Amino acid sequence: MPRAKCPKCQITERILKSGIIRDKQRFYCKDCNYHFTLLHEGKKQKSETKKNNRPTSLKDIAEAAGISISTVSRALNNHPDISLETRNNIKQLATSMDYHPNMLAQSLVNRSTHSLGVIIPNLETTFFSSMLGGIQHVAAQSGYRVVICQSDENHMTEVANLQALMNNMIDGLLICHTLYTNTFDHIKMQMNRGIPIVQFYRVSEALDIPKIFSDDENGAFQITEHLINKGCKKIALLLGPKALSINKRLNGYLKALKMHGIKKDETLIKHVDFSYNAVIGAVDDWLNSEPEIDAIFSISDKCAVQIIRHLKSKKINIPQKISVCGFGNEYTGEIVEPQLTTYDVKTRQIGEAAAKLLLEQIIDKKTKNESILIDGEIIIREST
Amino acid sequence: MPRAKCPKCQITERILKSGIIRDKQRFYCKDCNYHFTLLHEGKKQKSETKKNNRPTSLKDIAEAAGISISTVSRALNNHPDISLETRNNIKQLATSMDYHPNMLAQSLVNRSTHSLGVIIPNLETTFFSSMLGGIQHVAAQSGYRVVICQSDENHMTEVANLQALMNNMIDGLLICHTLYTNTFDHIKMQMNRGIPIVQFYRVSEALDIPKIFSDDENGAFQITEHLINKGCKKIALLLGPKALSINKRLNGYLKALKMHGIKKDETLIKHVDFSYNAVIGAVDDWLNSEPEIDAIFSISDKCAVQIIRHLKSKKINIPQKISVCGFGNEYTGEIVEPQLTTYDVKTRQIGEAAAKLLLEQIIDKKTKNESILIDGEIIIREST
DNA sequence: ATATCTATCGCAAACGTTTGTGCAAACACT
DNA sequence: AGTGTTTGCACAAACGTTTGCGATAGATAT
Repeated sequence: MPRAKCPKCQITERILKSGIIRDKQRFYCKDCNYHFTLLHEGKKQKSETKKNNRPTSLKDIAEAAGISISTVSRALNNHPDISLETRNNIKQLATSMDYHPNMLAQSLVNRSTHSLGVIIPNLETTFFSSMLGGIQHVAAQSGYRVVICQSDENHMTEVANLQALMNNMIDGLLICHTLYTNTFDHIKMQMNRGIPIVQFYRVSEALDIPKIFSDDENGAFQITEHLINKGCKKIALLLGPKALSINKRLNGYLKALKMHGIKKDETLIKHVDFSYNAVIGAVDDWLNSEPEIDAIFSISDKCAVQIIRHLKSKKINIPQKISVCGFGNEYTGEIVEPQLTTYDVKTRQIGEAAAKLLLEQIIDKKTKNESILIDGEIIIREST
Repeated sequence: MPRAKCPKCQITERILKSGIIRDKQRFYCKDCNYHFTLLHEGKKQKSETKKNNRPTSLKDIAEAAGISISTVSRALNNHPDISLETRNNIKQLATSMDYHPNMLAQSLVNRSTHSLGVIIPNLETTFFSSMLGGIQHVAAQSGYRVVICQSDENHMTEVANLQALMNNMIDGLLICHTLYTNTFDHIKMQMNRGIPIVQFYRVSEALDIPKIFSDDENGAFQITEHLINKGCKKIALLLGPKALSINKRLNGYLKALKMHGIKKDETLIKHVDFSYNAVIGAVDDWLNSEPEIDAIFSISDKCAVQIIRHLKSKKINIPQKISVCGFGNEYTGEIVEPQLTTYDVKTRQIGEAAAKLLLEQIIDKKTKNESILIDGEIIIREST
């Protein structure tokens, strides 16, 4: 038997339960025919102060000025229907009442949030954060905000982020896939939602959407050819996780070997995750194996730097004994000694181009399907 | 005279102008008493396809199922008032109709967007991006998104970003001020909006809001004392722009000098912006000046690395001739040779702590006013 | 003076949710 | 059969905007 007391007739009998609302028992007073939930003390105070706590709305201004809401809205938006006098009065009143438009309500009506979503594997690596910088820069120029989600190289996180963002939070999406993303159903599901999507850097030909990417195959080709020209014959290649579907760099490497008549040696190609131990382990394997290697081409500058330091600790001369190349042109490659030969992917440009392409789609409302290739540049330094 | 034709009575006479709507001339047919704006061909088609283009809403589901909107809402939210049968039916119908809730509408009524705003000077520097990483990590754990704005070390941009974010876009704000921010009225104006704000790293005591910061004074003290213990007497200090109000590092430096009985020498303290030329210029000044310096303490690792490379190019031995210290513990300090002695500010921890503190405020709705100090750690390497 | 304009504003419907309350029917128990 | 109880749903008011359409009072032209 509920011991509830009816707020109207103050009677504790003839009260019956009536469902549950927000985890609170709901009651029904048969006497005064009144439904209620059990309120803790001082509930009425809240409803009084509630109004005061809220930011001022158009309604508040309208009431204060004794005019309609629509007039206030139009006045603040400089609609020509409103006379200059009332317009100025309302504007002054608005600032004096500290009015700020509720962008949520605006977005709801206008069907546009003026913000772009970005899904990126990692935002602490300079490689990615410089892309982010490019995106953010271009977006800001057009008055767009940027909502950033980090997938942490985790496919499930990427999917979750995607779902969250696409629910009307953003006007467009920029996505750089996870290393382990090899199925793209999650993207396909979102493609008919009317929200434009642009892939950048790690792209998939399986998707019929615009892409911004670098010619990694060509980059790897150039690096490999450079090593060959330097006289290297046994060029070890350190790749990322095998799951990575987008592995153009291997192709470029093989292409260069083939063109220069060097036969492929499977033992010279290793896949590793990017952990320090895995990288060093792979290098040590190569050092101990029989056909003496004379070059290491790491597909990540970070790993290349680790390799250089490891080789130096082993008193192996770079590049006399072994040449080392990286990929990505991170700042550390310029600092390490010997300075690292690498391939500049122009990450910032990729970010900028991706944001531009997306904004064009959003603003022109045209479903473009461009694919833009950002040319990189080989940077030859001391390590080769 | 307008040549408009009334859509109703198809008469071109007796048409008069009636204000302007959305930059389009509006007309009024005196004949059929009908208002209209000039529509280009095929306007009616749009209103037909309009409905089809939209994502499915609760209303669509309700109509399809022949029940009320509220029932659909409650069913999808597992409200106990709805029978298991209808609940399942509706859920199935919802997924079959590809329903996704409009988060804007939800946010509007719930007064919560589940996203945090971050204003940060720069997101490409690892120093800051690692803070971002910490923030993003903690936020994601609690199911919050992160909206990131880059102020580019520009005070006006910071103000603009703040304004944009605070208009109901976010549930809370994390801000790390610009180097040039010495007035905080823009923050004060937002403080009574009910949206909690947390400062991190670059904080101001002028504001009565929670802060997360590192004990830079102590860090600078430790670095300076370390140099003194190494026998350095003439320790040059390279600081950031003078406008920077938060310059505790100078205090730590001076404190250490005083404690060890070394008198302050104004010529040994220089303020520079962080451009390469300014840094190198300052260093060259010191090298050419009379009292031979025996140490350089740069308040930025990035500059310290540049200094090391510059000194090496001048064949100046580090640390035999001149010791070099940085501040911040960026990765490059570990790569450069000699490896850089620096102070680890624990940037990631700062980001995490800031996000935690903010989320506590948002979730508990309590206006805390904690100030948390994240202890750093001196990292002694080869450059001293 | 009359007819015609025009400038200026209000009304109300949308946008897609959540949620307090009302209410009929089903159920349970004398 | 009569009473008390519960279940399951619908109505409608919010949330804060934008905007198509009406409407009126004064201005202008005839």
